[in-house]
Amino acid sequence: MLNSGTTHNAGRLTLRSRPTPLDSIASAAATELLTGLNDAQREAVLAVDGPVLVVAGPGSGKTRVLTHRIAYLMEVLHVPGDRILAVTFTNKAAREMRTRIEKLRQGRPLDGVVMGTFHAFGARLLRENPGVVADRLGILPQFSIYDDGDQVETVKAALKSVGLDPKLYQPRRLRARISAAKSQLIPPDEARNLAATYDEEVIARVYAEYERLLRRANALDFDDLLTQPINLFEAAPFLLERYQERFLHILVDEYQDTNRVQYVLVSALAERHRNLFVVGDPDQSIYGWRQADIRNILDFEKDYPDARQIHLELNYRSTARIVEAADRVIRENVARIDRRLRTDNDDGEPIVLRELSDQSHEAQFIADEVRRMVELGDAIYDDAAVMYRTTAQSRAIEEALRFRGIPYQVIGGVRFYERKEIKDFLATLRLLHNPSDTVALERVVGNLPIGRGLGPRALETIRAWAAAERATMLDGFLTIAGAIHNDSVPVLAGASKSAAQRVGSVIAGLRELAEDTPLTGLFDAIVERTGYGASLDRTEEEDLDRWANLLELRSELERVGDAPARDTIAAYLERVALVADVDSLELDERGRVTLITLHSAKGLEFPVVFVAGVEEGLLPISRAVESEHLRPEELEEERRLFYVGMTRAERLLYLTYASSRATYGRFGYSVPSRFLQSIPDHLLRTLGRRGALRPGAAMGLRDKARSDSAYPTAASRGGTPVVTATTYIPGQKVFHPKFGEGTVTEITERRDDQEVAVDFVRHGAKRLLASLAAMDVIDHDGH
DNA sequence: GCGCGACTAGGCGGG
DNA sequence: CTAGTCGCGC
Repeated sequence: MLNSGTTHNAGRLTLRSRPTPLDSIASAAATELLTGLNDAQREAVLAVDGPVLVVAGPGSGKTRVLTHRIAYLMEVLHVPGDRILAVTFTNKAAREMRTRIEKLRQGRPLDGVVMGTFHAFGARLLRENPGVVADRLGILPQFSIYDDGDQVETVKAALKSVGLDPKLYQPRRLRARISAAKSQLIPPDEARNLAATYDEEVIARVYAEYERLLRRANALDFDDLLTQPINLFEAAPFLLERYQERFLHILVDEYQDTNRVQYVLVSALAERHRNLFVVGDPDQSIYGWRQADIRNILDFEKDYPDARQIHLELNYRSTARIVEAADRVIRENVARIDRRLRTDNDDGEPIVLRELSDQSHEAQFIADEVRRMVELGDAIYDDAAVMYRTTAQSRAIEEALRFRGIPYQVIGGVRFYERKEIKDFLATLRLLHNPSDTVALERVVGNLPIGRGLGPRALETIRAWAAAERATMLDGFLTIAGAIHNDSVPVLAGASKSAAQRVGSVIAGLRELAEDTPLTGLFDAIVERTGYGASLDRTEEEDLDRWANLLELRSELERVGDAPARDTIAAYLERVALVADVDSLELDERGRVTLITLHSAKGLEFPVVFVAGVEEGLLPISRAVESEHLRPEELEEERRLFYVGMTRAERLLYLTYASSRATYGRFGYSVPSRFLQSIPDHLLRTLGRRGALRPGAAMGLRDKARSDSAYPTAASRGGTPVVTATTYIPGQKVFHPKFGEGTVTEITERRDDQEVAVDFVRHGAKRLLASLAAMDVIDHDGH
């Protein structure tokens, strides 16, 4: 187990540490880099020899440790920047770290340090070695990066190609299964050998074809950005040795969310110098669905028996109440290292727990609270963030904020680069850059006006021609247009022939243009010549939106510069492919409330946090609780997600849930999340439905008047689901003190209340108000 | 081959 | 609810 006895002991640290240049030069820089750090943080910064695992609780200063450590390596130990590799979870985290380190270095730029996401690093490795990548892996330097949608298209093509009906095999599910296999480094043939069911056999077959199609399109999916570097190193060990030698220090942030491939990549690179420094928190592992393997962090010591383990448990971020509540919540998980999150901070305000009748009341409550605290001068809009489990929840909240004129920014949702018009445009760029990119070609032909008249049949003809000629589909179009010469020409007639000519000549013209025109000029030509600009109706709101998005993209292209598109397009497309939602998050005071998913919120902090929809079915999400596939590990991940949300809050934490919620047009009743049961009463202020604080609540006491209905009391806890008066559902057996036993037949929503129709055994049908009728829900045994 | 309305199935998270 | 598909008339 943990070697905490030695690693925690600061006194031993000095004994264990080898003499470093620190001793001899008594560097002022060193002193400065170490002041303000606590013992554990300092230990983490100074432990520069050998593998180190830092288990860092939320708000415990892990970014501080990472930045100070890198600055220390460079300033004090004079490690050249280009010998340091730092992997972060998002581009934004990398940018932030860069800025903070530069600040620590008195503004000197961070030259050479390789800092970015795993995927960006993978792409970089492939781009840095174009010759070997082409020769050994058959991937040409202008490769496209396929996103989720492109992958699904490729899966559909693969299904067709192996003679299966894409409608019967759920391309999205297959995509996920293939991705899961790839991120566990299982190649198609092995997947086939492992296949135990017909379903798995199908997956393996489609997987093999999918891979073939990707290679033919000279395209890489996200998983390839990690697996192909590994293939590269296997095919060319001298390259691996070169990188192993180069990276004297490797640092990995959010290690709990790495998957198998990432683990293999990092382990391989760290093999030579073994200065692998990983930081993570198993309790914040929330990407299991993306094959993140929590074992990477839990088994670190097994992989590196000489690893030093350092625990950062002191939280500097949140009030004591928030820290304690979060700690109580997470302690219920079984699969975890037993430890305790602590803080020296003040108690702060109680956590506000609030039940609302539906999602729009929930949204209004949140918006009103935000407005109130801003009006009182307690906060500015930037201080507040609203977090939720699903992106769909943002809509109601946006509406309520908009109605009150409160500015906000939404992170996530439909990502900018995944909007149709943006994807159409980018597909054109991609096609110009990588002529083999079939998904891009089909998108251009299928969605842009120049493709009118070309349907599945014409495309199939060209596809067959390309296969026979060992050429690209684009070559087919170019041949028909006479832009290039081939002995054989795809046979199309009439309207489709002229349409194909049009496509071929437009693409040929744009390709030529890209040679000497900057991206902005190319943008204008694309919009013009593909007919896209003209097809937008500038009076339709939706089309205006599209046009506005395209113009936003154009202004982004302006920032790329005036060099010919040919020279800038690759880097631009790569950047676009690898941005994350949170990368766009602006935390400098822009006067806006932030709306964000719990997943995206990892690593962030806000003075005021609202976690909305703390309900069964949403948090934990229903898939994790449905009895057919009750997955304890998924449930624990949901709990971690809630923990992540709670620990984003510095001063004020609100937890809200709605007793009824319309999901996908259907109306349903909900029960407060089981996770709430872990939070002790004394940390909470439970508000009644009618909004205003009740007497007594101000003293931080639970509102006893509600304790029998709105929310479980301490006494009622025992792990069993809590049924309350506000969560009646038809068919429920109830007991009324006067009317006796009955069955709920109907629920009618009233303002802030419910009207419950009950069929009583002795007294017949009655209609009662939920808030007034002191009924108990009983199970079938009559308890 | 296109464009329209009707229908249904999924239903979460994201580099 | 909403994206994707189906079936129809043009």
